[in-house]
Amino acid sequence: MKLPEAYYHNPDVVAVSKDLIGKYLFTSIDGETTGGYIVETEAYAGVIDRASHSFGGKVTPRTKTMYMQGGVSYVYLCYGIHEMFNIVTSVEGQPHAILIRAIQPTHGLDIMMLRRNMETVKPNITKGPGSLAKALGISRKINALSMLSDIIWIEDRGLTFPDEEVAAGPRIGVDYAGEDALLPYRFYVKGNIYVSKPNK
DNA sequence: GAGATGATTAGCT
DNA sequence: GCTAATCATCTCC
Repeated sequence: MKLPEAYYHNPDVVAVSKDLIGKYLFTSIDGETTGGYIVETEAYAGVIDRASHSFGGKVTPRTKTMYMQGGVSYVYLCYGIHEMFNIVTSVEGQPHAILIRAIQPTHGLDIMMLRRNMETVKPNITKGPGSLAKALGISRKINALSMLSDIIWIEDRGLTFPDEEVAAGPRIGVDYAGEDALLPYRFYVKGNIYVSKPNK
Protein backbone atom coordinates (compact mmCIF):
# COMPACT_ATOMS: atom_id res chain seq x y z
CA MET A 1 0.00 0.00 0.00
CA LYS A 2 1.08 3.56 -0.69
CA LEU A 3 2.66 5.58 2.06
CA PRO A 4 0.09 8.10 3.36
CA GLU A 5 0.41 11.85 2.83
CA ALA A 6 1.20 12.30 6.55
CA TYR A 7 4.35 10.19 6.23
CA TYR A 8 5.96 12.98 4.19
CA HIS A 9 5.05 15.71 6.66
CA ASN A 10 7.58 14.53 9.25
CA PRO A 11 9.78 17.53 10.14
CA ASP A 12 12.82 15.28 10.69
CA VAL A 13 14.15 14.77 7.16
CA VAL A 14 17.11 12.71 8.38
CA ALA A 15 14.83 10.24 10.16
CA VAL A 16 12.62 9.89 7.08
CA SER A 17 15.70 9.31 4.90
CA LYS A 18 16.70 6.37 7.04
CA ASP A 19 13.15 5.05 7.22
CA LEU A 20 12.83 5.07 3.41
CA ILE A 21 15.47 2.34 3.15
CA GLY A 22 13.56 -0.81 2.17
CA LYS A 23 10.46 1.06 0.91
CA TYR A 24 9.34 0.37 -2.66
CA LEU A 25 9.48 3.15 -5.25
CA PHE A 26 7.32 2.77 -8.36
CA THR A 27 6.80 4.82 -11.49
CA SER A 28 4.18 4.34 -14.18
CA ILE A 29 5.35 6.33 -17.18
CA ASP A 30 4.42 5.88 -20.84
CA GLY A 31 2.22 2.98 -19.78
CA GLU A 32 5.12 1.05 -18.28
CA THR A 33 5.40 0.33 -14.57
CA THR A 34 8.86 -0.02 -13.06
CA GLY A 35 10.06 -0.11 -9.48
CA GLY A 36 12.18 -1.58 -6.73
CA TYR A 37 13.10 -1.04 -3.14
CA ILE A 38 15.26 1.84 -1.96
CA VAL A 39 18.76 0.94 -0.79
CA GLU A 40 20.43 4.37 -0.67
CA THR A 41 19.23 7.90 0.24
CA GLU A 42 20.63 11.29 1.18
CA ALA A 43 18.96 13.98 3.29
CA TYR A 44 19.12 17.69 2.39
CA ALA A 45 18.13 19.66 5.44
CA GLY A 46 16.75 22.98 4.29
CA VAL A 47 18.10 26.48 4.77
CA ILE A 48 20.89 25.58 7.23
CA ASP A 49 22.45 22.90 5.01
CA ARG A 50 25.21 24.30 2.83
CA ALA A 51 24.98 21.30 0.49
CA SER A 52 21.32 22.01 -0.28
CA HIS A 53 20.09 24.11 -3.20
CA SER A 54 17.95 25.96 -0.68
CA PHE A 55 20.80 26.94 1.66
CA GLY A 56 20.27 30.34 3.22
CA GLY A 57 16.63 30.42 2.18
CA LYS A 58 17.40 30.83 -1.50
CA VAL A 59 14.27 30.63 -3.65
CA THR A 60 14.48 30.40 -7.44
CA PRO A 61 12.14 29.05 -10.12
CA ARG A 62 13.92 25.72 -9.74
CA THR A 63 14.15 25.43 -5.95
CA LYS A 64 10.67 26.68 -5.16
CA THR A 65 9.52 23.07 -5.42
CA MET A 66 11.53 22.29 -2.30
CA TYR A 67 9.42 24.74 -0.31
CA MET A 68 6.18 22.96 -1.08
CA GLN A 69 4.50 20.79 1.51
CA GLY A 70 6.05 17.34 1.89
CA GLY A 71 4.86 14.59 -0.41
CA VAL A 72 5.85 15.90 -3.84
CA SER A 73 8.75 15.08 -6.14
CA TYR A 74 11.67 17.39 -6.94
CA VAL A 75 13.45 16.59 -10.21
CA TYR A 76 16.24 18.67 -11.71
CA LEU A 77 19.03 18.40 -14.24
CA CYS A 78 22.64 18.23 -13.09
CA TYR A 79 25.82 18.52 -15.15
CA GLY A 80 23.60 19.07 -18.17
CA ILE A 81 23.10 15.34 -18.52
CA HIS A 82 21.61 13.68 -15.47
CA GLU A 83 18.17 14.02 -13.96
CA MET A 84 18.06 13.68 -10.18
CA PHE A 85 15.02 12.48 -8.29
CA ASN A 86 14.21 13.80 -4.81
CA ILE A 87 11.26 13.58 -2.45
CA VAL A 88 10.21 16.78 -0.68
CA THR A 89 9.35 16.33 3.00
CA SER A 90 8.23 18.38 6.01
CA VAL A 91 5.75 21.25 5.89
CA GLU A 92 5.27 24.10 3.45
CA GLY A 93 8.06 26.66 3.74
CA GLN A 94 10.62 24.12 5.00
CA PRO A 95 12.81 23.15 1.99
CA HIS A 96 13.66 19.62 3.05
CA ALA A 97 14.34 16.97 0.41
CA ILE A 98 15.64 13.42 0.13
CA LEU A 99 17.75 12.37 -2.83
CA ILE A 100 17.14 8.78 -3.86
CA ARG A 101 20.55 7.50 -4.93
CA ALA A 102 19.89 3.80 -5.61
CA ILE A 103 17.19 1.13 -5.64
CA GLN A 104 17.24 -2.63 -6.00
CA PRO A 105 15.00 -3.20 -9.05
CA THR A 106 12.15 -5.70 -8.69
CA HIS A 107 9.55 -4.68 -11.29
CA GLY A 108 9.85 -3.97 -15.02
CA LEU A 109 13.47 -5.02 -15.44
CA ASP A 110 13.00 -5.37 -19.20
CA ILE A 111 11.71 -1.80 -19.47
CA MET A 112 14.67 -0.50 -17.48
CA MET A 113 17.05 -2.31 -19.79
CA LEU A 114 15.42 -0.63 -22.79
CA ARG A 115 15.63 2.81 -21.19
CA ARG A 116 19.25 2.28 -20.20
CA ASN A 117 20.23 0.72 -23.53
CA MET A 118 21.51 -2.40 -21.82
CA GLU A 119 21.40 -5.98 -23.06
CA THR A 120 21.52 -7.60 -19.64
CA VAL A 121 20.70 -6.61 -16.09
CA LYS A 122 23.81 -5.29 -14.42
CA PRO A 123 23.99 -3.74 -10.95
CA ASN A 124 24.67 -0.31 -12.40
CA ILE A 125 21.21 -0.29 -14.05
CA THR A 126 19.84 1.62 -11.02
CA LYS A 127 23.09 2.48 -9.21
CA GLY A 128 23.55 6.19 -8.65
CA PRO A 129 20.94 8.98 -8.86
CA GLY A 130 21.33 9.69 -12.58
CA SER A 131 21.07 6.03 -13.54
CA LEU A 132 18.10 5.38 -11.30
CA ALA A 133 16.11 8.27 -12.73
CA LYS A 134 16.76 7.11 -16.27
CA ALA A 135 15.85 3.48 -15.53
CA LEU A 136 12.54 4.56 -13.98
CA GLY A 137 11.74 7.01 -16.78
CA ILE A 138 11.89 10.00 -14.46
CA SER A 139 12.33 13.38 -16.14
CA ARG A 140 11.67 17.00 -15.27
CA LYS A 141 8.08 16.51 -16.41
CA ILE A 142 7.67 14.66 -13.11
CA ASN A 143 8.81 17.67 -11.07
CA ALA A 144 6.48 18.86 -8.27
CA LEU A 145 4.17 15.88 -8.73
CA SER A 146 2.36 14.29 -5.76
CA MET A 147 3.88 11.08 -4.40
CA LEU A 148 0.33 9.73 -4.15
CA SER A 149 -0.32 10.12 -7.86
CA ASP A 150 -0.67 7.27 -10.32
CA ILE A 151 2.57 8.32 -12.02
CA ILE A 152 4.96 7.93 -9.11
CA TRP A 153 4.50 6.60 -5.59
CA ILE A 154 6.13 4.74 -2.70
CA GLU A 155 4.78 1.59 -1.06
CA ASP A 156 5.48 -0.07 2.27
CA ARG A 157 5.58 -3.80 1.59
CA GLY A 158 6.79 -4.73 5.07
CA LEU A 159 10.43 -4.99 4.09
CA THR A 160 12.78 -3.65 6.77
CA PHE A 161 16.49 -3.81 7.45
CA PRO A 162 17.88 -4.07 11.00
CA ASP A 163 19.93 -1.12 12.22
CA GLU A 164 23.18 -3.02 11.90
CA GLU A 165 22.59 -3.45 8.15
CA VAL A 166 21.92 0.23 7.51
CA ALA A 167 24.99 2.45 7.54
CA ALA A 168 25.22 6.26 7.76
CA GLY A 169 28.00 8.33 6.26
CA PRO A 170 28.90 11.62 4.59
CA ARG A 171 27.09 12.56 1.38
CA ILE A 172 28.56 12.10 -2.09
CA GLY A 173 29.70 14.88 -4.40
CA VAL A 174 29.12 17.80 -2.04
CA ASP A 175 32.73 18.72 -1.22
CA TYR A 176 31.93 22.35 -1.89
CA ALA A 177 29.70 22.39 1.20
CA GLY A 178 32.55 22.76 3.71
CA GLU A 179 31.80 21.30 7.13
CA ASP A 180 28.28 20.37 6.09
CA ALA A 181 29.77 17.90 3.58
CA LEU A 182 30.83 15.77 6.55
CA LEU A 183 27.35 15.38 8.07
CA PRO A 184 26.22 11.72 8.20
CA TYR A 185 23.13 12.36 6.08
CA ARG A 186 23.62 9.46 3.68
CA PHE A 187 22.00 6.12 4.46
CA TYR A 188 22.55 2.83 2.67
CA VAL A 189 22.25 -0.93 3.00
CA LYS A 190 25.66 -2.33 3.84
CA GLY A 191 27.16 -4.46 1.10
CA ASN A 192 24.18 -4.12 -1.28
CA ILE A 193 25.45 -4.34 -4.86
CA TYR A 194 23.15 -1.55 -6.05
CA VAL A 195 24.58 0.99 -3.59
CA SER A 196 26.88 3.52 -5.28
CA LYS A 197 30.36 4.39 -4.03
CA PRO A 198 31.51 2.85 -0.72
CA ASN A 199 28.94 0.35 0.50
CA LYS A 200 30.60 -1.32 3.46
C1' DG B 1 22.53 38.73 -22.87
C1' DA B 2 26.91 36.46 -21.50
C1' DG B 3 29.79 33.58 -18.47
C1' DA B 4 30.42 30.05 -14.84
C1' DT B 5 29.16 25.78 -12.83
C1' DG B 6 27.18 21.43 -10.88
C1' DA B 7 23.42 16.55 -5.18
C1' DT B 8 27.20 12.67 -12.14
C1' DT B 9 28.35 9.01 -15.26
C1' DA B 10 30.72 6.30 -18.71
C1' DG B 11 34.62 5.26 -21.00
C1' DC B 12 39.43 5.12 -21.52
C1' DT B 13 44.34 4.53 -19.50
C1' DG C 1 42.37 6.87 -11.49
C1' DC C 2 41.17 10.66 -14.73
C1' DT C 3 38.38 13.35 -17.63
C1' DA C 4 35.10 14.67 -21.29
C1' DA C 5 30.33 15.22 -22.06
C1' DT C 6 26.67 18.86 -22.04
C1' DC C 7 22.91 22.34 -20.71
C1' DA C 8 19.52 24.39 -17.43
C1' DT C 9 20.01 27.50 -14.01
C1' DC C 10 21.92 31.20 -11.56
C1' DT C 11 24.53 35.52 -11.24
C1' DC C 12 25.88 39.76 -12.64
C1' DC C 13 25.87 43.32 -16.23
